Amino acid sequence: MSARPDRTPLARSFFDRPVLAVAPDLLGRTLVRRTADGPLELRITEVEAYEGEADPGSHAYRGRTARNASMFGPPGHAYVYFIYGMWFSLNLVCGPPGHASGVLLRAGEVTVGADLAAKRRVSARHPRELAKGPARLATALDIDRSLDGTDLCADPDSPLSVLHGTATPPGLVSSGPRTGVGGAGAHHPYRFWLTGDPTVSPYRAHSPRKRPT
DNA sequence: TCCCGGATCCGCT
DNA sequence: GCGGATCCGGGAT
Repeated sequence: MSARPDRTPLARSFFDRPVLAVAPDLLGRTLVRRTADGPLELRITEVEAYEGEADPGSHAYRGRTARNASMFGPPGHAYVYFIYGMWFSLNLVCGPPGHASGVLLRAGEVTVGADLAAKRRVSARHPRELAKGPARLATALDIDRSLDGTDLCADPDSPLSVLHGTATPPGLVSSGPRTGVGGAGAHHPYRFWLTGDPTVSPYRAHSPRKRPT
């Protein structure tokens, strides 16, 4: 931690690539969130790729709607959605433009503003749990639908941006099936994480909920 | 430590 | 009306 990280936002060309190239390349990069209470920074440790309209596991599978419109927009922007009646999750839209592909940020290490994150994540027993899971990550960084469509490449002082960080050597990256995704393509190794990192969320297989009687 | 069910509501069929 | 890219607490092991 002696070297000061690069304060330059990632170039849009970083995101304007196939999602399966972008997703593992995001590991170790820095997500910056600026709130009224102060800045937070997150080192990305776990992601999942969603391959646009051709991917049965993707929100874009059934075409463009009001909710997923951001995924069909330009690369390098945020797609924030509301799920399970109480949580938000953050995606980074990737190229090629119009393919509606994106990377779900599933987990990370809070490196700046851990005190602010802890106030929002009261149930976290340990700093490693602050952003251990997509909804926890969004809660820790105070991310909601108001940030949907935010340009992540514009300015490090914007509400949300992604900065350069140290690129992770491929040998330190693991991959496997996506968490909670069923149906066709459920087995695809579209989930990527930093091998052995304690902030990576536990894998859970897809299991449909039972309906009340 | 694991497993299970409840919470909660929006978008789409 | 139904199911969802989840989380958490409680009870069992």
